[in-house]
Amino acid sequence: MTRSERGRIRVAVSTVILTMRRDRGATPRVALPLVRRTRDPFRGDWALPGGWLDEQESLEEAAARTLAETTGLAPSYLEQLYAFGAVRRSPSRVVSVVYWALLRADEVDAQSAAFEASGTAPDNVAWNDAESLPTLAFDHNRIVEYALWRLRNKAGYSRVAQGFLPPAFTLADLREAYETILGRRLDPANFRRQVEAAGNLIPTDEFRTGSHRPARLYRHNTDVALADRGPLSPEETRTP
Amino acid sequence: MTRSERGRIRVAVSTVILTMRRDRGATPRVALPLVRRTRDPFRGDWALPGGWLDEQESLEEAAARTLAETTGLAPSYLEQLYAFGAVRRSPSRVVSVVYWALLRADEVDAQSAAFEASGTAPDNVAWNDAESLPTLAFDHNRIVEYALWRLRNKAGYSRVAQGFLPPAFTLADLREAYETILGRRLDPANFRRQVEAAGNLIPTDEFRTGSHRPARLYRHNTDVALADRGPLSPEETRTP
DNA sequence: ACAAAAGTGTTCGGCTTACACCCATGA
DNA sequence: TCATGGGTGTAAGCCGAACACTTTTGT
Repeated sequence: MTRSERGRIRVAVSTVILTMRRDRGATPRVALPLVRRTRDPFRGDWALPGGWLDEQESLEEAAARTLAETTGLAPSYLEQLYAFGAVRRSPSRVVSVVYWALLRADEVDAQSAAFEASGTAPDNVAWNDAESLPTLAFDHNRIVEYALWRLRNKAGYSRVAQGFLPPAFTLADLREAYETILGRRLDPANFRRQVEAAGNLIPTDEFRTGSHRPARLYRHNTDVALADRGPLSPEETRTP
Repeated sequence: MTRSERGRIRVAVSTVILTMRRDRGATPRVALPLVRRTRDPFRGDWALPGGWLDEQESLEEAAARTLAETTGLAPSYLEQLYAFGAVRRSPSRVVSVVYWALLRADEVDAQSAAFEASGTAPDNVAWNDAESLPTLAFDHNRIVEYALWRLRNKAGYSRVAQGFLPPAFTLADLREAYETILGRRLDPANFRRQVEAAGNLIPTDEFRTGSHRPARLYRHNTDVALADRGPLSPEETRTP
């Protein structure tokens, strides 16, 4: 007890928000928002959105709040990534609890536009290709690397990729999301059978037309969680 | 920044140490060490070993240090489990970063004996059956529940169960470890082929005799990590 | 008509499961 | 010699990968 009373250790939260963006018609890529730091240390460098943990909020609430304050974004769920606490990861002693989430491109656009219109938006937020980042402040490059590893890992055994998609989507959309995450092509025929067998999708009666044969639209089955998070307390995970 | 300057948030670390114990010849069970609290809050209740994070040590170093101070144990590796930070999980505001590890029963005995002999051992440490714990201090019941979920999960796709076993062991030993973790019986024949195919075991020329046909002893293949932890920084994970 | 994407069928090989069977030892 | 666990063989079934094939649209 006494040791910690003497020391000065602060708790920060950061978020890695991943989305899928299509630049000039090319194949989509994973992108994430970065914030330019306006104070030392690392003033002027890019960093993950985040801030200090307030005494009256949970870790996840702090992650959601600081993310909204800096970027205007509000993901539908946040998952804890890791707690980083090396002694020299910052000039002062900071333990950073990092959260991550997937965000749909259409939500990003809507939320960003609303944030801009509100007049409170700082002009120091930029979306970056996750695979070609500049050198970030603190250990944030490593944190992003770890988040991408987790994403690819999780794509293998859960349905996380649906987090990139709007409520209604075609199987080609979903397959493209997986291909973007995993970095390789998937067989359309086998992909169809696999997701159909998994039972996570609800077919609708609508079709998307416009090019070639119309494709059936599907919706998420909200009864099935995006990813099994185990017996964590609701108090620990819920964002109010 | 200002919010956190005002507030008083302390960082603690706790550890869930799991081992496999065989009571009175019965089937082995998962057990973990608990410490009886000597001060408020929850004075007199059982809690996970842990303590405050010191300003000059990393999270993992703090976990190893506080574990050694309270129980005398020194696992060969520690893995971060989760950061718990609900506002009311403690009367004062505490963020607990929890680590977990598997420990071999023979190491537990040896380290505990050495700790006792050193004269510095407090007599308030007890080993508990993980499936039938009393009500613990803080949210520690939930933390243990989550650790057990992670263990069972991980046993499915990695070789964690070897963490329960001494350097040399029979396939029956290894199978028993998996059966204890997973709570179900495994086919000896198929189990043998699976672990042989995985290439994580090195057969020795020794056999364990004493009952029926002698069984070949195996050793861990230390070239293969117990569990893939992704691209986490060595600074973040290493215990010096 | 033709290109291209949606969607279906089929085969193959690897892996898991179930279980029969042989082997080697202690008592 | 017999009970018991160690260890091998083998066939059925499931699932993913590969790919041929049919269907339906836009041009």
